[in-house]
Amino acid sequence: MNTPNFKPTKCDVCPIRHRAVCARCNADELVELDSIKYYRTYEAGQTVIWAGDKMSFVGSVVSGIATLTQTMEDGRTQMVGLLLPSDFVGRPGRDGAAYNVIATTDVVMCCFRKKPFEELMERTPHIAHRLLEMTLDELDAAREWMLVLGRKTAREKIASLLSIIARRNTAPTPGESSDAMVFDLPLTREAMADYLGLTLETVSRQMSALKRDGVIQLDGKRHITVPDMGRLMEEAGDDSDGGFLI
Amino acid sequence: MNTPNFKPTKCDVCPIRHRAVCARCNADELVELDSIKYYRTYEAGQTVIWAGDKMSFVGSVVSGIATLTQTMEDGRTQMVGLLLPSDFVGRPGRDGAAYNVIATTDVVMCCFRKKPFEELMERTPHIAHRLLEMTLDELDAAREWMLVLGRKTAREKIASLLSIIARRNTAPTPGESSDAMVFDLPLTREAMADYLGLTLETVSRQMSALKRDGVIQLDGKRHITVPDMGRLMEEAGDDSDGGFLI
DNA sequence: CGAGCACTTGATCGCTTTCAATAGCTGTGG
DNA sequence: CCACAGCTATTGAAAGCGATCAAGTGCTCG
Repeated sequence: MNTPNFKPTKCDVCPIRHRAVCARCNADELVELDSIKYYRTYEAGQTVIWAGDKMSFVGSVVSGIATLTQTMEDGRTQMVGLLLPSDFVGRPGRDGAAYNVIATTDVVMCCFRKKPFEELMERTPHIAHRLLEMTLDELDAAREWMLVLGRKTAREKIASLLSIIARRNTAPTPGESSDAMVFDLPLTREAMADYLGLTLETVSRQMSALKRDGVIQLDGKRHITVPDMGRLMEEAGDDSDGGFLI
Repeated sequence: MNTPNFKPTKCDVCPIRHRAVCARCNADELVELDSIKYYRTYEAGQTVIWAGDKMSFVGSVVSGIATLTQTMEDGRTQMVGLLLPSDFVGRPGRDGAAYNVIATTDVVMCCFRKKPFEELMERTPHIAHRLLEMTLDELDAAREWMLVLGRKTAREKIASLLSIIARRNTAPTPGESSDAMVFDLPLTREAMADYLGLTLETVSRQMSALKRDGVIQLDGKRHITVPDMGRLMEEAGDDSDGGFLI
């Protein structure tokens, strides 16, 4: 259950200090949060939470990637959230978990026992406001995703996913044109399929097709170079200028 | 722009008083809200808000039904939200509308100018908390919907939509078994298709199939009787016991 | 070296879309 | 009153895309 090489951190040097649910907290509020927080670590592949289980804590992803998935009785599964560092897990005011949370990579979570956190939130508008803001962002992301699931072709779905991941890993290759991007896929083909409502075979085929057509370059299975982000966004069926970023 | 037969209401007799964003407000807070509120009415088919437009107000649906839709350049459209009475429209802290809002039936909205509402929200935790709660509910609904869009067959999609609508119009037929339901579809076949990521022809075919198989009865195009809700939920691929209601 | 896993590729099947025709309803105007 | 336009919905036939079934590749690890 523990990755041996993680060391608990003071909030003021925490990597997600300014993006997580605590982003707006002042020093006093941080002290309070600090007093009820603890860390948990999970190995890649581990289930963090089972849907339906009682949740004793809420928390933030500090490092690593986890997924939120729903499963039907016959095994069909759909990813409904991709949890990156700073994303919040759990719902204040609800006891049972609604979704499975699964660690895709090794994950470190900053956890708060649910009850004390809920009480603290009552007294601390900074936390409630930040949580509202984050929830509204998630809702927007979910709705963007609904368009992908409902109306895009397999090729567009793959291109959409790649461009989402590329935009988050904003690490432009030095020396190359600013619209080129290089990154590592944090998901298996199967996880991509669960994200996009496809089968893993279709994911594989469309990845190959995008490679063949020069939209992406593949180094091994996971290391990806996008020579022209504009081209990728066109393939995704989005405005090449980035849509809502205007 | 105006349906002539609507009369502005005092908050304390408002039909959505206890479900909308004002649900938790006390008398004093209601007075403040009252001072910045005004009503707007829209006719069926009218566009309430265009995606990208500047939003000068936020507000609640008082009566009628509206939809939130996204459209791609080539015209493909996906519904991303179904707005029923008490649902909130607009996002505090953002200027531009992210989605098209279209009145499906005649709609009455209780509007607040955005700036004053945002300021009031800063001072009024009751409003902020209620909005958080509502947003979390919407996020859950969106994620449920993602499973429908990504993994269900056309038949299951239709059954899912019907069971969602049936559950909201909780008006059991007198005299019949409690698991029978009767309701009017508030959506055209095309709107249903946009909701479910299908074509309207497929919607029509699956409606006919569900009728042929006795899962639903159709009276005209829109009036629907579900003799056995359990059967409908099975067709939707959900647990027949109602899933998260346990 | 062989087992296990992630991924790729091929062949075929079937569901949903697409294209097209028709039905039913409402409102308008001769 | 009927004819007709305009709209929503239904139904049919054919096409296409992604799923399914089935090998096969490449890699890591024991």
